[in-house]
Amino acid sequence: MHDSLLRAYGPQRWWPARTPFEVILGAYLTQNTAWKAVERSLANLRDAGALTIDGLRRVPLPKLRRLIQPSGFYMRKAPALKAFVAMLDREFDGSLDNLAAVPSPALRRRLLDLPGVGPETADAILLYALGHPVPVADEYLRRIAARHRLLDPAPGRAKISYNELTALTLRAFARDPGQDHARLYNEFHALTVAVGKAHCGTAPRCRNCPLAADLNHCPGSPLSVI
DNA sequence: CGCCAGGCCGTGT
DNA sequence: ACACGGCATGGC
Repeated sequence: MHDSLLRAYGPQRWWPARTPFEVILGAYLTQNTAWKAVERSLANLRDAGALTIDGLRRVPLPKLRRLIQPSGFYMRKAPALKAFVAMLDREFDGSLDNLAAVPSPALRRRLLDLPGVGPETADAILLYALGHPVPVADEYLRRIAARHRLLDPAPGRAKISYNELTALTLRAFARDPGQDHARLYNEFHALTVAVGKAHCGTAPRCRNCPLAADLNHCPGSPLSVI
């Protein structure tokens, strides 16, 4: 899948951000939110000087809510962002480098303890902001895996779980020993989003190809051969 | 105008 | 451990 998608779409150069801290803000803001809307919030934050650790530390909560309003869920996301900086100050001397120095499993648990951080946000921060070689799964990969029967839901379950998706990704890339797995996971997740946006996405039905709600039959999809 | 977006959380089973 | 509804906005 990685190689087919890379041929089709080329390197994605994720994450679309200038600094690791900006990656983290984007990871929070894009939760169940179109990236287009996130860009507007990030632009607001930049104009307000709140796109840095110190800037976000200083901006009052009510103003932060207003700045990120375009990307929705601001009553949850604004306090969550404040909580991240508070954690960084309290436990890591306000340094992302100190945070990144924590071993992946412990760091992942620490991130999951934060409000507004679930498995995908934690892994996206680990990989794209802190450089840890962990796979990232999302609703796109879940749809692709389900539609292509790469994996079935566990018996009695309706959906493939997040952990099952990352485990599948780990197994697949374990066949490439000696490779830079951080780079591979980076590219692979970006590519799944690219194909998801181009074909059907996470929607129950595909708007791009009315005759098929399935990527298997989505005309022109690089995944049509899988 | 209705559907949906690079999830997460609290509550009920 | 799930399943489910709420969270909010704006693009298409």
